[in-house]
Amino acid sequence: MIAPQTSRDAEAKKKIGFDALYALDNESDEAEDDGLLASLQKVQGKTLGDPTISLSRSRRTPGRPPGSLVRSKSNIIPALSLSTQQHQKPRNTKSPLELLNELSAAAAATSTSNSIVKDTPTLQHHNTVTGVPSLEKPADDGKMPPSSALPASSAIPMIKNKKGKGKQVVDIKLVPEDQRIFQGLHFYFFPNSDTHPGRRQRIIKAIEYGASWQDKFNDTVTHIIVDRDYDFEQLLKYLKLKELPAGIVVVNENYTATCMDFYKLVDTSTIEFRVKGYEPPASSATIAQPNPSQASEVSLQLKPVKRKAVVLSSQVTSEASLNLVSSSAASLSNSPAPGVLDPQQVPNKDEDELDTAIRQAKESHPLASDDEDDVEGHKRRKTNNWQDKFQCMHKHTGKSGDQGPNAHTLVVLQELADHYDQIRDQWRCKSYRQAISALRKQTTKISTKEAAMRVYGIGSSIAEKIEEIVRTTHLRKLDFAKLDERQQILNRFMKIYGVGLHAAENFASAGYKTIDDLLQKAELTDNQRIGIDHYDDFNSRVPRAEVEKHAGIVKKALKGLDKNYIVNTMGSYRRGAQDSGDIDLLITKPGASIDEIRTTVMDRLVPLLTKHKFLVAALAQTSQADGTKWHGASCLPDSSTWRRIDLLLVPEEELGAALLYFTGNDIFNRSMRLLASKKGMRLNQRGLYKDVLRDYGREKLSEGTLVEGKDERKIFEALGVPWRPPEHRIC
DNA sequence: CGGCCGTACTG
DNA sequence: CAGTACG
DNA sequence: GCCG
Repeated sequence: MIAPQTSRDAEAKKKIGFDALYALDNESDEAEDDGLLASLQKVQGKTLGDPTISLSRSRRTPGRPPGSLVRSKSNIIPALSLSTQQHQKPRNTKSPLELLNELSAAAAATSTSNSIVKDTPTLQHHNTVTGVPSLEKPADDGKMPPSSALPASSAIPMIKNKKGKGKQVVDIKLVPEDQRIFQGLHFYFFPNSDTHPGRRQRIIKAIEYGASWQDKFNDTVTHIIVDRDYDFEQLLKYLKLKELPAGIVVVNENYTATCMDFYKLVDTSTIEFRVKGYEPPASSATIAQPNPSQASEVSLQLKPVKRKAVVLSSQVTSEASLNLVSSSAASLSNSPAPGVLDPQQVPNKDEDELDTAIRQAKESHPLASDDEDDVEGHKRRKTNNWQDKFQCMHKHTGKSGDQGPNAHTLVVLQELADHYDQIRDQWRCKSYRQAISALRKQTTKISTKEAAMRVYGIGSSIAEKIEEIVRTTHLRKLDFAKLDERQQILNRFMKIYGVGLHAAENFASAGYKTIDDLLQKAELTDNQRIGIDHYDDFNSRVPRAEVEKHAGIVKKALKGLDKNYIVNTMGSYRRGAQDSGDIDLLITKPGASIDEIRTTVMDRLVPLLTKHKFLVAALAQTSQADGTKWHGASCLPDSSTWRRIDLLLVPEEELGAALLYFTGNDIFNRSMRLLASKKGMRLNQRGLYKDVLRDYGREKLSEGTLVEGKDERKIFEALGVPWRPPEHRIC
């Protein structure tokens, strides 16, 4: 697994190891090509070295209809227009890799570096060139790509939609790196222009998911996406070919959307993607895999896809021309972009985008009751829908309260909730959080007890407090609580990893008052000692960019071991947070058993990263045969701050449930699970089960039978919950 | 008055 | 097993 | 804490 370790001193090793990792990081797509896919090398080199996309205004492109995506003469839209320069450098300097041949294969992956800020959901929609400077590279690669390398206008791929009198501006926003399922693939559309709104959206989405759009048919093309109105014969005729070169995938327009639905490349030989008159080669041969990194074109059978693409397509065609630019792609085939796409659309206050995201969510669930919007009346309307009471039925971004009519009240109540959280009064804490959630949705200011009482989730106690807060802008109870010494101590102790209420009380009862007291006098478990040694580290937030760095290192290392692994960054990161409490990584490999994954991660990945001093502590390692997690701490090179990092190992069959679980937030999860249990089902991180027998208390008597585990959306569906993208799962 | 998520690791 | 942790 |  690890490259031979000599007797070099540890620091040097660490440094070298990280250099290698970062080299790989930057090197991105190319390194893996060593001999593997010679035929594609040229493309990639070209692509990366020739960043060109510019979706320019129509007036600049007389030959094209208004609103066209315009490709410059390089013919290629680079999936990532930034970072071109970085790609060049490491290519010829392989030295670090030799020390870490294990990791070298990791280069297979995608380019992480440049994705770092682009991933950010809050990426401003309308920032054009100004967005660039905010794109920062990981630590040791601080330089921005020389702008000379690319036309300024193309710094950020962008579509200016002239149709709407120039008012509509649609950025191409790359999805987070680990979701770029089309990374390294080169698409040629047929017809290959973006004049058709539906196709235009397909192209945009494909680019956002990492594909490059080839202007002309050439030997770099890996996939030809054929519109439904055309057949294979027409394609060949147009290309003036007798037959296509081997290895090119020919699929119809459903393909890209379905891949996005499943977060991966799906089997291309499925009938669903068949182009009229085209007989795909034997399934195994259909693979064109320039960059198998994350996009293994697994031969997993597609799950039944319910949409009837044929029927819908025509609708779309007409609908798409309505200018719903950013949503038309989603509606295109009745399969909206997957949730992973959405993080980009929410956190910002841009109404259009938010609305779009919401509408997409709704469109995707024609079956789901569409009642989320009318829940917010004060008068508890008699809904005959008992499910409305579950938080998971409602969208929350967690942000709307900042400006709302009850903003101040919410702040104070949140302090109280935090207080109860700190003293581990879970039920009061839960009640306060639910009350906050309910109050946040109110559209008018609630200033009296009576008004507050009418809100579902607010009872007399909290209602009184609301009135007091409004009257006095203060809450005496809170001041009191803040001053209580014992509470202070408990609070202090319980922020130690591994110390809960019980241990904290014991410590306090023993007379210990400070962290230092504990260190010197108390009996501590190993984990608690680590928690104390890194008390400040573990209690500080991890900036989003740093989360990405940690994730990137794990990703590179893992892909070095086996390029088919997929690493997803979860938790609050997936919900779009600008900083996180820890780093949550979901690890899976299409087609692999959990045993294989566990073995790879536990026996190879963790030791490797530990050896390189990236993983610096193990707090909870899976021990059971069916274990699926690793909790510990990681530390970036040239940093001394330890971060909590959690790895969750997931077989593909459980990916949907795992995504759901690991995305959270906790309240949302509990709400979903409670709802499931009320429906005689059971939801956990592995799947949704039905026919669960429970005794009187709800105690589980039987496991139930699996309903769904693989597809996150289908779990929502099965529970009758309207789909919510991650950033709307903040309760 | 009882229920308020379901699971997994540690010691 | 209780305690602590994960979302 | 709130709810049934």
